[in-house]
Amino acid sequence: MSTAELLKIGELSNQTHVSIKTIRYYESLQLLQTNGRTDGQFRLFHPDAVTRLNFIKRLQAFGFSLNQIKTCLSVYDQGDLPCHEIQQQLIQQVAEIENKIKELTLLHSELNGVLQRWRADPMQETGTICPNLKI
Amino acid sequence: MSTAELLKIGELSNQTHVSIKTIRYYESLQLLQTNGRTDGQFRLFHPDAVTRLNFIKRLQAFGFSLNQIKTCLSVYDQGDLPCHEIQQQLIQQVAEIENKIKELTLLHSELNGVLQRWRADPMQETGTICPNLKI
DNA sequence: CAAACGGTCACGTAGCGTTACTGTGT
DNA sequence: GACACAGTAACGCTACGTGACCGTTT
Repeated sequence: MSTAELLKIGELSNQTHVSIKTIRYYESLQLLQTNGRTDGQFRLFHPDAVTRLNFIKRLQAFGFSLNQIKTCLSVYDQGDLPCHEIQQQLIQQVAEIENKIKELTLLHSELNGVLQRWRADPMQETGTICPNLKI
Repeated sequence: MSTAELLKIGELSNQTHVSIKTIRYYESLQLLQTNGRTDGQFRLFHPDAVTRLNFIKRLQAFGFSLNQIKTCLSVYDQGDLPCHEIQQQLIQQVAEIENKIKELTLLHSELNGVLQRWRADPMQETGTICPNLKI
């Protein structure tokens, strides 16, 4: 493993389509580690960081929070496969998505109901802000 | 209109079930106005503030942002009925909810697919964080 | 003395925008 | 040395509050 393999933040950004800002932010959250710095204090990353960022993006697309992702990466960093952890989070995620869909569906029909009863020009009533909402 | 009608923040909070902190926050956003202060600098609110907070809560339950609500209240404060404004925002809101439901439904089936293909004990592969995700 | 009120700061999510400064390469 | 470009740290901003802390009024 030669030093020539190491990536500067801009190179890592290009290879992963993750912005420099975001990479630095992830480093501050300890989702990502640098592999030292150049003489001029530029961060250097091991090429594995590309895989790591792709992993983060994948779990984010699943709706995982950075904290959940950090938990999964911690398991991996202890030398274990994070598969079980990820599976558990996925199961929970599916349940949460089902709940959100239910909530949104309910809200959707409520809003449609309100809109269908909407009157364009109601009489102004004192002490009421919007007569259509009776408030 | 006597001064005796005016409400202190705690009374307003009790009547609306909106926390004191939140009321102060809304005042700072100019969603709500005080009607002067006591000699000891305690905020005083007109009883109409109760209606106003109920209105805010109702629109929030519809999924409106405080900024959207502020726009509606501005119309009202200029002496017009905010019904048209609210209707337009509602129509937009319904469209956004439909989009979110679509996205969540898609995500839901993707996650279910991933979970169905999940293998409890995959072989550890070098350069891969989670073999089940092939990353 | 205690409850209610006041103000200010900081936190949480997941970053983006901006400034001001320094380092790198030609 | 001059110049453009790339990197650095540090601050503020987004939305919607909540919690902590400490001082003042009733």
